[in-house]
Amino acid sequence: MNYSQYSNDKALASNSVFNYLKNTPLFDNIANNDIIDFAKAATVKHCEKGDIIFLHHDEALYFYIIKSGWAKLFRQTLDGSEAIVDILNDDHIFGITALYQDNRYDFGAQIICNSEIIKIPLDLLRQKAHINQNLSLNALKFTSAIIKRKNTELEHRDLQTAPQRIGCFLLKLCASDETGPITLHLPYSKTLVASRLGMKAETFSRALNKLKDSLDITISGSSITINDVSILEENVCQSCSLCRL
Amino acid sequence: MNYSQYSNDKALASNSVFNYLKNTPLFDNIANNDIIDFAKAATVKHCEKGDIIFLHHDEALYFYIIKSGWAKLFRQTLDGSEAIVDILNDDHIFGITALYQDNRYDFGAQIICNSEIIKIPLDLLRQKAHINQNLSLNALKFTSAIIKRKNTELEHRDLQTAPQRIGCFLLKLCASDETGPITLHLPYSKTLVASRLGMKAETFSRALNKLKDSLDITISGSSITINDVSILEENVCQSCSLCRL
DNA sequence: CGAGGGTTTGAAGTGCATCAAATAGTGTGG
DNA sequence: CCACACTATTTGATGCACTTCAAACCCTCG
Repeated sequence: MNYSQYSNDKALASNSVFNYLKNTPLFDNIANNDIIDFAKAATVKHCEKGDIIFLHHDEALYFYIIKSGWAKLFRQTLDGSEAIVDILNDDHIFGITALYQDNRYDFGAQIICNSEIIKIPLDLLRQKAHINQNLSLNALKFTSAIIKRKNTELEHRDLQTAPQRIGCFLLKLCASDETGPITLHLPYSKTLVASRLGMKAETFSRALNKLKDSLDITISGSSITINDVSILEENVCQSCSLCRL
Repeated sequence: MNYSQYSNDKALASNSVFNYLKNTPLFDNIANNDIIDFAKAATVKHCEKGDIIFLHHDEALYFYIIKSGWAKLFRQTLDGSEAIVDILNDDHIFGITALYQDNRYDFGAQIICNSEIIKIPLDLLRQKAHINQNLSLNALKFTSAIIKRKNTELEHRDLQTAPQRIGCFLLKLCASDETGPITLHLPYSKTLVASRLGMKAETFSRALNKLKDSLDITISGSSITINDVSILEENVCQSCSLCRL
């Protein structure tokens, strides 16, 4: 029949997105009916490296969830410099806080490798949040966690050296309480890790070598092996108010 | 009427706090009855310079509003360094985000000059926010604004020099679109402004003198006169993604 | 294979921190 | 009101961390 094919496709698509959204913390304790509405309004976009999702100061009409891939949030100044706001991957949400401000994004967003992005109208969130208490509470958890991270980030810029910031970054990549040697991959290019940590690529390269020399670490391309996590921790967490040794 | 003096006192006290809370953005569009409940549960504390309100990692039972005065939010590392998270004055709120995380403060709070602080149980906020949609939306506005500020703060640490950060700080102290010379007072000690901006007191002193020499600024103790705001703006906002010239 | 971006390395410069000491400012008790 | 102690601020000299500029190297991909 004539319209059903389309309608079925849409139902299918919605369904796939529905299942994804259902497991997103933002939709914890949200009724299926509401999630279905979000899924219906959502668009899944396939993006390639370099794609711009939105620019700083753009009118904010959507928020985004990264289904898979990586995105870079950034700001640019008049004199051409760039500051990294964040670098996000699977299951991370961005663009949501604009809703609670002046409906303008306060950073730009760019895809840094092929990714699948879910795009959801902020208007729908506005409507739903007006009715659904849990949605707001989930959003508050989300924003509070960001604030904590930003505070830590700022503290690190103030008190830690470049090698320490790298060390902290590596420690966060370690699964958890492993004790033996851990091998991990840098999640994105060294250049990007550098600017994520607020330093130049050259500084990053040199600082990483310092870690290699003084602590027990092996580097091979983008693979890094931490032979003794506790040595790294002792050196890094000394200058961090969060990681209590 | 027969109920006691005590009850009247309490009613009066509640009333004074009530009027204050009613004008606090967090309680915008909140029914009087709800605000009264907050006023009843609130305690007004007179604090003196140096008083500790809570410490980093403490269990979070209350949030606070500064009725008058100044408070410093800070973190300390094992090796004895301190990072300033924020410095707040009249009408600012702190300690609220702990509610949406693990119920621990993620910084310490200390009073830096004689102040009046309103102390409100987080439990009450939790209960009310569960019922009252607007309360959550107000809280979301609050947290979103903080995130924006933190992002800007981080950007400044990355891209601005010490003199520029001071210049930006001074510009924010300027009322608004005045064009003539503006004289303003530093809101707290130079030492504190320095650490608020992530630099040492010595650096602050020297950087301020640089501003005096190169841009048209006069310094006399804690009074600073900006003779031409636009000169300062041009120099500072070049390296900031927010202030579009 | 060759082009182009990512990464490393070296040399030199800059900005901020550190250490130390002088000066100004503030509050105290006599 | 002054002398004292104490803190905040300034100034100078020096050192270090990171940046900048430049060049080489490496790796990937068309």
